[in-house]
Amino acid sequence: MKIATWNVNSVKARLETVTAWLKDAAPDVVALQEIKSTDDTFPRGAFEDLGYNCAVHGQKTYNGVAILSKRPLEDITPRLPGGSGDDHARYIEAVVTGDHGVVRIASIYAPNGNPLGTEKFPYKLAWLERLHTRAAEILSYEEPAVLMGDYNVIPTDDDCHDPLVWMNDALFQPQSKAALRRIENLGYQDAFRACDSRPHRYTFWDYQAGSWQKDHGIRIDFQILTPQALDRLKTCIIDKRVRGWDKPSDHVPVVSEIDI
DNA sequence: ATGCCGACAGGATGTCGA
Repeated sequence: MKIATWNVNSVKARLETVTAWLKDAAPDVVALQEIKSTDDTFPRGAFEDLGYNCAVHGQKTYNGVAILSKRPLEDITPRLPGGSGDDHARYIEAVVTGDHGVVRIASIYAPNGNPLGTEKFPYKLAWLERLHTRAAEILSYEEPAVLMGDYNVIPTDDDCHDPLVWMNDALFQPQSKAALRRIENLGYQDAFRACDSRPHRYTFWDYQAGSWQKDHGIRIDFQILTPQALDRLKTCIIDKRVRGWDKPSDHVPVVSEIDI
């Protein structure tokens, strides 16, 4: 099963790009983030025409996540437990059945957390703590699961061009890195890192300052796998071609092949 | 550079992203 995650930075502004990529890459399951669309205005028809079922947790203007799947989506849960009063649409979970069993899928859009010194940074850390709690529950199911999306954390110096540039950014704070590590340390593995140890492989390049042309990117989009999913992982790649297409998102897809 | 680009809501330009 080909499983992908992609922060599309508005599904409506990106519809042609996204459908072109779906036709080219033909993933079985895709987790989308930053759809910037409500459930009502999500362009379901365009994806259904390509053979995808849609589970959407949308919001006007900001955030918004979805899961597209060629197989039926079951047990759809459009929320992360906890966080009373948190109305950001940043999490949706569902279960997909493949030829060799089931896989639990989560589409994750973690808060950015900038600027430091505002309430945004503690919100980010609290949100990642809620994700930690849910990740522990999912791990206890002892089943294949892929928790994927835009974590808004740069895990190591090797995941950016120049660490000094990011020193005062929420994505690179020790607390942010620790929050991601704490989730992984439950027993999850970063699928891309399990397949490719080369440094300076990025999933995001800012629209500004010629970041793409200079390859000044960051790696902040991940698929983290339970042991049962990792056992079946065949490949994981970053599809950076897409950043060079017309009207690109600032993020590119991360794509795994998992034997499910 | 508190910039640079791009999407959004709204109908100008401020907010947000990373």
